[in-house]
Amino acid sequence: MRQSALFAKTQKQLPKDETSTNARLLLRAGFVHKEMAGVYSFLPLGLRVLNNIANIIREEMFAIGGQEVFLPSLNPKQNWQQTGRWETLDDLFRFTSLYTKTDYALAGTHEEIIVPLVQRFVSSYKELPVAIFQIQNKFRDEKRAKSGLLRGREFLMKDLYSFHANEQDLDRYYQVVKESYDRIFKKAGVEAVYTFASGGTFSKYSHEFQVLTQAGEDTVHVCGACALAVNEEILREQPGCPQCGNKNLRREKAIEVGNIFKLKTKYSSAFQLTYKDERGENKEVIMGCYGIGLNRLMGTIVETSHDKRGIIWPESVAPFLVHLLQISDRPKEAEAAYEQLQNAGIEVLYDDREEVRAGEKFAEADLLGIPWRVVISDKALAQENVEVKERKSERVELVKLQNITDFLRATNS
RNA sequence: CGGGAUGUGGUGUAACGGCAGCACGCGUCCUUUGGGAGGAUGUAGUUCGAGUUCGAAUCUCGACAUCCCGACCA
Repeated sequence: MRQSALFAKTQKQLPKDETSTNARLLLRAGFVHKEMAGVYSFLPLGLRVLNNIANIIREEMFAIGGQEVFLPSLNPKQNWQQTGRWETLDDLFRFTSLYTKTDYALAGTHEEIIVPLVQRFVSSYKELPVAIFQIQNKFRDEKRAKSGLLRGREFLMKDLYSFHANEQDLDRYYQVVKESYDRIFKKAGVEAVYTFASGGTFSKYSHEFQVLTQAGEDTVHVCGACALAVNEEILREQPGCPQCGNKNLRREKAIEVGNIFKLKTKYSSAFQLTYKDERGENKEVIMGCYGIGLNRLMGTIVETSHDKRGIIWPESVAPFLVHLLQISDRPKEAEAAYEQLQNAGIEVLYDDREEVRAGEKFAEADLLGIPWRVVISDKALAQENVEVKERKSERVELVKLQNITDFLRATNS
């Protein structure tokens, strides 16, 4: 991608009351544009990051047997009345069509759609278990949207729902998802702590994946002995680590990037979702649900990976692997390097702008946070070299022009 | 939802109740060219609605919006 054609522009200044780090950096760097509180447009760079995160998640969901669907945001009122949540869910967006006077919900979660859907296609124990997921926009009428991408009113979420013949099978799959989530967060470049949280009325615990950072709005107590954490919301009722009993926990602020939950029969009951067992008897299907907020994960990566000059993207989610800066008097050499990298299948943002000075290009490159910076300069070209620098390091390496592809491939693998 | 702060060109900011100014951006020209350059010139603005006043960006009331704190967050 040529930066001269990139749709977006970096900014030097932002309103002083925009204080959250992820909002400031992502807005300044032109990854997103705020439309209103808690609602963002994703610009080309931001969407590339979001898509990379989605692909990491999608790959893992397929690996644990998930089948991808795409459910509607616009939901019939009736389904939400059937579970009682039309009245009880505070952050449910509800509205009435001005033309037909029909009431609708804008879904903030999809039990009300997925359960009747599964009922339509599953009727025997032979068809269980089944796991269905989607990556889709959720709407929640947050009383207070805040902290940039961390708490929005419209946001992208991966939601997985699993359906089982009995609780043992749910327990088994719950653990499978847990391990899958560990891999997802690790790949995305954040350290998520498995955290015991409130399970509501259906189970003792749910589990959250919490990334420790001052920017977080949750408070967790981390157990040094077994590397787990407990959300403060349940620590009052049950002091100490639920796993090992350790009473010496460390109090930390954290961002909840994922949550897994045993729903058991709550929604199967509401919709009479049953299956026939081996003896032909009707039994209620046992459910689990598992969420990851993609926007929030993107914001969390920025919160935990930046410096005073800008964002530092992990390679796995970066919008491009390489940022190629042309600052020499020999644009043909830069064009050739661009072509060489592209032909090798390396994703490059090529700063080909002639009118922009070197200093500004460097400052912007640091702000955008692309992992590898390759500079085509007269100084280095004199020895047939280019300058290669990793965003997270201060060291500049000289690499022969014809070897940059191999060099980046080697460091990338 | 309770409390607080703030709304001025595309962005960031100034202006005692009395001519709306500066910087960035964008356009044109000249110079400059390795860490967000300099000069010339052009472009574009007081959130909305009432009220007070000879006169309102400025004071009052209301609406809307944004940010922050708290409550809430399957």
